[in-house]
Amino acid sequence: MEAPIKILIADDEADILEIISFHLTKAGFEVYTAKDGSEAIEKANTYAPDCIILDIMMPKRTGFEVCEYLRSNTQFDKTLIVLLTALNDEASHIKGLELGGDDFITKPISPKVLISRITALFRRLQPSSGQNKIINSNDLSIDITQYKTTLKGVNHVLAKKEFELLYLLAAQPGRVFLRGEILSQVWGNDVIVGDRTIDVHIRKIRAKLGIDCITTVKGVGYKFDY
Amino acid sequence: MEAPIKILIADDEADILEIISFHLTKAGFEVYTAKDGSEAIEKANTYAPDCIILDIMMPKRTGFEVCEYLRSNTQFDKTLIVLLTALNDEASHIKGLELGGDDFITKPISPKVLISRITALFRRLQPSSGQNKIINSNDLSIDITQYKTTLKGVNHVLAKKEFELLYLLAAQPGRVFLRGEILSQVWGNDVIVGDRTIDVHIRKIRAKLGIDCITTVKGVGYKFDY
DNA sequence: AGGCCAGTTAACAATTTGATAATATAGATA
DNA sequence: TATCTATATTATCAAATTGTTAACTGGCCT
Repeated sequence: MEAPIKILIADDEADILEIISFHLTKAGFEVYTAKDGSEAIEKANTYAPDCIILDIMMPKRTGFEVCEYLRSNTQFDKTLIVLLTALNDEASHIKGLELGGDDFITKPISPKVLISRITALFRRLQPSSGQNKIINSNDLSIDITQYKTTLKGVNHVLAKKEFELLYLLAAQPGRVFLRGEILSQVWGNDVIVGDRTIDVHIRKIRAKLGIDCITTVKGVGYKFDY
Repeated sequence: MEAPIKILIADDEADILEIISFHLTKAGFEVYTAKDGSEAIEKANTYAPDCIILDIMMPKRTGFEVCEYLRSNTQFDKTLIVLLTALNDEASHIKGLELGGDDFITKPISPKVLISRITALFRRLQPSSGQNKIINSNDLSIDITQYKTTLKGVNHVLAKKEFELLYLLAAQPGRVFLRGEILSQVWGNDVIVGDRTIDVHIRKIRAKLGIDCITTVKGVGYKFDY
């Protein structure tokens, strides 16, 4: 299963916040809200959402300002920005897109259409037309390009061998890997190590993650199951 | 010089075709036109445009049909599809996006806004989201045009190699760079330097910036994390 | 020549990792 | 239950890897 997509909505009208929030949650997104521009920036930094919906007219900082801030910050390069506004004038529309917005939508907007548009944007954003280097399973994510393991958003540092072992198993959830397979994949064919070595590494993974995502198949091997 | 971006516009109203065509050409796009759905498909195959603007109500084949055809054909995977229509009903809107459209715009549309939206879509499509001359992350900014590094507004002078190393890592935050990658990127393939050289430079960066923005991944490499 | 600095290296310290051995435990079987 | 086998656990040590410091080199400037 995929990690849920995180969306931050910033609007000063509580009603709108609630309605959109409700529908996005129902559509399976993980939703955060902010009631003004400053809070939007704060929460963007805290939660690193995949998409940020910004009302333009907001206290503290306008949607334009927030958009500009986000776009000047490299870490939000891949974050989608959707600008929302009640006033549909050409100048704002163009300005919003020029500041780096990905979509500009005028209120009133039907929640269904909003979701539809966001989905369309995400479809384009998915760059990994090639092989996926990231494994996602429930709330566990394993990224080999970053050598990073996250469980429920919390980072867990695994040593190289531990990581490679977990990555191997998790790449094919449910499949049982024989001890011999594990040895040749993780250790290589010319290295000879004792049988207990695998157990010890499995144990360390279990201990570090705090969950039992690896199942022992007695007499056969191990499998990832989570 | 870049090859010009090719756009195909399909609409049965000659006026609209002409107006949009005029403005897109003026904006530097290479423009092709089609007056119905069948012609749109023909010309799409002939010219392989980067973007196709489709009116929905067209003779021969509707915009929906053309969109569906294009999306069933992998050679148009990367082709942007913008749907245009005079009737702004929710169902069509959603249908258009679900069929694989990238944007759905209701007429009347200002040419400027249209161009603005298309540009925004292309911006996302560009595979090289990197190549930024200035990297900004939190309160750290790295400007390669000036070889200048600023932390919380304070300038920190890094030597050339130190700077290039930091820049390389920071250009892709989170990604682990193998020592070999670092060597070939910063030192080049024909230069041979000892392993400790990298460490020493990393150390100097850490010392000068006073923050640990570079994380060691033992046995693998280093990554920028801040 | 002398001083300075970036870049590199060598030597050693500190740290982390991985493998093993010894022991405990669980599960299956008779 | 007793026994056997496979795995789990723990502690320990060796090996691998990185951090740190200081010294050396060569270019550049005065």
